[in-house]
Amino acid sequence: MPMTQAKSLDAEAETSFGPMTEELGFHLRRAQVAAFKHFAQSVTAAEGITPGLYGMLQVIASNSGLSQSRLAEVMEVDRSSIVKVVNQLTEKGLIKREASATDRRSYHLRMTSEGKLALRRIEDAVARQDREFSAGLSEDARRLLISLLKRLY
Amino acid sequence: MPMTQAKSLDAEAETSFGPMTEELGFHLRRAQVAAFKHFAQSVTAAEGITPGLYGMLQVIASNSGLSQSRLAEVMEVDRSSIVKVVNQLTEKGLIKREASATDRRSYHLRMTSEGKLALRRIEDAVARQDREFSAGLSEDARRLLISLLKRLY
DNA sequence: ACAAGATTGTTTACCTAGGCAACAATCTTG
DNA sequence: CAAGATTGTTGCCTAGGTAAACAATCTTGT
Repeated sequence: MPMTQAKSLDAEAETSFGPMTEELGFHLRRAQVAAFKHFAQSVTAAEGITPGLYGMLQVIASNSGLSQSRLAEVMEVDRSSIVKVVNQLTEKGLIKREASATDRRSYHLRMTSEGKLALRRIEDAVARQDREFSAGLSEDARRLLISLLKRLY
Repeated sequence: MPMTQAKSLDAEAETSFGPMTEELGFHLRRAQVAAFKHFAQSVTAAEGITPGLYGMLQVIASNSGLSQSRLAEVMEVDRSSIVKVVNQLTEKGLIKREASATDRRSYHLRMTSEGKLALRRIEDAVARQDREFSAGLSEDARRLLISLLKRLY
């Protein structure tokens, strides 16, 4: 059992969460917060990449040349949010905006060679982090959990 | 199946998410975002209560008289974040700050009678919402998913 | 052909949720 | 009783996201 802040838990009858503990959303939220913190302490601390940025990077890497609008669609966020993200990743030297030959309004997003190199490193860190985070689960349990989660979206 | 934006998915080779699809954190994040949106469209739209506020309400309701500091501990957020939340819930007339007889620095947080009434209504809405959200899962699958999630935190 | 309309990236303003640091008032303890 | 810890609060900051407006540029209906 983790000893996060169990100090005060036996002082006053075990602080209850009420009927929420029956709800899927409650546990989903807690698990996600835990996952985010775990990610932050390893990957974000080491590489300065948040889960959100990592997602963007991977989508750009595996769909080379896509436009910002399309990236926004895939990530299900507003086009205006993409601008900041692309700026950040560009400033880090990981990706570049390449002018489109056929549409002067839009860019093709691509990894830089430096970015490709960095992504390989980050990928490893994320994979390690993910295994660490799910260390309490057997490989079967982990796959089962993933398949159940997929059914929710 | 939801038809969120499947329109463009067959246009250009099915937009890949890369190796992320093997990661638990990725699916956890997506599921949580989906859960949040579902919650927002039903409970938040109807009652003006976000998942975060609902959590606070339930902890206050089932631990009547707890202090703001203790609430912060339980919810694992900073004390200063609690101030805003308590203000919001107080302005909505759902809870009240009650002066402590033994410690003039701190308050006992309690539901108002109006708040208790509202919570019963909100609880129902949340329970309904949660069942709807997990409609794709059998009762067994749902319980299994919850127990797997618990093992992550 | 070309006017009307749609799309792309961008800026600006705004919101939420949270952390961190400082602070006065108030306990607690050596 | 002095020194230290705790409580609630404020102000400032960041991350992430939305919504509306805009100029530049495509696309389309006629």
